Amino acid sequence: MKQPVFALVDCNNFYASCEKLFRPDLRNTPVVVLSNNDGCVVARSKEAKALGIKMGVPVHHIKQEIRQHGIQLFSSNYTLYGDMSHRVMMTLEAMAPKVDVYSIDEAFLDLTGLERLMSYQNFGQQAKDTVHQNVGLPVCVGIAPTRTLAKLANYAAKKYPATGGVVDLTNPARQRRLLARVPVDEVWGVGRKIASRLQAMNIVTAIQLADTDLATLRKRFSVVLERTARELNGVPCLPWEDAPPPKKQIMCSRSFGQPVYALANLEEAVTHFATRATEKLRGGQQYAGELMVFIRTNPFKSTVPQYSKSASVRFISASQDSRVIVQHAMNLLRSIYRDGFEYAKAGVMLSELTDDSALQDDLFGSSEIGTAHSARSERLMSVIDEINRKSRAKICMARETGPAVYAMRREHLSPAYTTDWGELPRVL
DNA sequence: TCTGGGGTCCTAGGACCC
DNA sequence: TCTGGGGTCCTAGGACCC
Repeated sequence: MKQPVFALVDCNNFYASCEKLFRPDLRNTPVVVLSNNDGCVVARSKEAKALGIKMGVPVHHIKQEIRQHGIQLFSSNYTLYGDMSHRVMMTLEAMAPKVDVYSIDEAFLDLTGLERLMSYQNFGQQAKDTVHQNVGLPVCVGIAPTRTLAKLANYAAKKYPATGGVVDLTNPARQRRLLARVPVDEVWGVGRKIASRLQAMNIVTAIQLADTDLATLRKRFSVVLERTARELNGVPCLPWEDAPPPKKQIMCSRSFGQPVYALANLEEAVTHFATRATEKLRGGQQYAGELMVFIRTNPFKSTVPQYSKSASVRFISASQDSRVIVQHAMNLLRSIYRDGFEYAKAGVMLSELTDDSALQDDLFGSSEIGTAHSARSERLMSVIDEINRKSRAKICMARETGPAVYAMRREHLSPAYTTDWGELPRVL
C-alpha cells in the first residue's frame, strides 16, 4: 500500500486579503475584518498582525491603535469571501484529482503518487503561483503524509518566510526537526483547554506530544488526542472525504444590531432565520425532523435582567416547506417569550435531517401542507427558490417585510465587487 | 458602550432491557 | 435475603475547528 501524501493549501489572512485585493490603495495599510455586528476582529492583514492586534479582540478594545496607526476596518462581507473562495477551489480542483474543501479558505489535496511526475516542492510552488495568477490571493502550501502534519507544514510555510510559502514535510527527519520547534498548542486538534492540561504534564512542544505513550493519551484525554499523536508520527488516522457528508443540523442565528423588546420584532427575526435555514435545507435536498428556537438576552450585559430559553418540536413527518417550519417556529417562540427583557440574540436550528429516500409516510395521512409527499409544496418551494436566485426582488414571508429593527450593524461594509453588476470595481 | 456564527465529534451518565 | 453485568439508546455538556 502506497504511503499517502496530502497538501494543505490555505489562504493567507483570507478575509483581509479579499478586502485588500479590491483596494490596491491599501497595499501597505493595516486592515482588519470584523465579525457580524462589527463586534470583534476575525481577520488581520500582516501589517495589522505586526502591530500586535490579536484575533478575536473586541474592536472597542483597540480604538487607540486604530486611530494611531490608521488601521482600516471592514465589516464581514461573506458574499464577497464566498465568491473568492469558490474561485480558489475551482483553481485547485483543476490541479489535483482529489480535493477536500475543508473550510472557506483552505483545502486538502490528495497528492499520492504525484512524485513520479514532479517533486512535491514543485507542485506546491505551482499551486501557489496559479492561485495567485488566477484569483489574486496569496496562499501557503504544506505537504505531508498525514493531514495533521500537512497542517503543521502549512504553519511553517506561513511562519518562516524563507520557505517561500511552500513546505514539503514528507521526509521523517524533517518532520522531527519541525515538531521540536512547534509549541503543542499550534497542533491541529489541540485547543486551549487541552494545551493547558498537557502543559501540566510537561508536554509543551509538538514532539513531546508525538512521543507520549498512546494509551496514556487515550486514558487521560480521549481517542481524539491519541489519533492526533499518531498523525504526528506519520500514521494517517483521518478518513478522506470524497464528497462532503450530509449535514446533521442547520443553524441560523444572529445577534441583533440593537436591543429588541417586542414579541412582534422577535417574530420577524425568527421568521427570517427559519426561512433562511429552510432554504439551506432545500439546497441540500434534505428534510428536517426537528426544529429548535432560542432567544436570549446579552449575557455580557450584567446590568439588565437575564433570560435565555429554547424550545423544540419534533415533526410528525419531516418537512422542507418554509410555511410549515415558520409556523412551528412561531408557536415555539410564543411559548418561550417573556415580556420585559432586552433580547440580544435569537436563532433556529433544524435537526434530525433526512434525505428524500429516507422519508416515511405520515401514519395519519398527508393532509398537512408541506408534508413530504405534497407535490404542490415541493413545486411552490422550488419556484420561490428559483425566483430568489435570479431576481433582486425577493419573495419572502409577510412577517419579514419592512426595515428590520434587529438588522446587524455593518458600518464598514465593502461593495459586492464580484456578485453584483452594480458594484463591479471600476478602473479609472 | 462594546463581546460572531456555524458546525462536528466524543464522553459520561442515566434509563432501560434481559 | 441475595442486589450482577452487559448491552443499547439517549441526552447534556465539553472540546475542537474555521
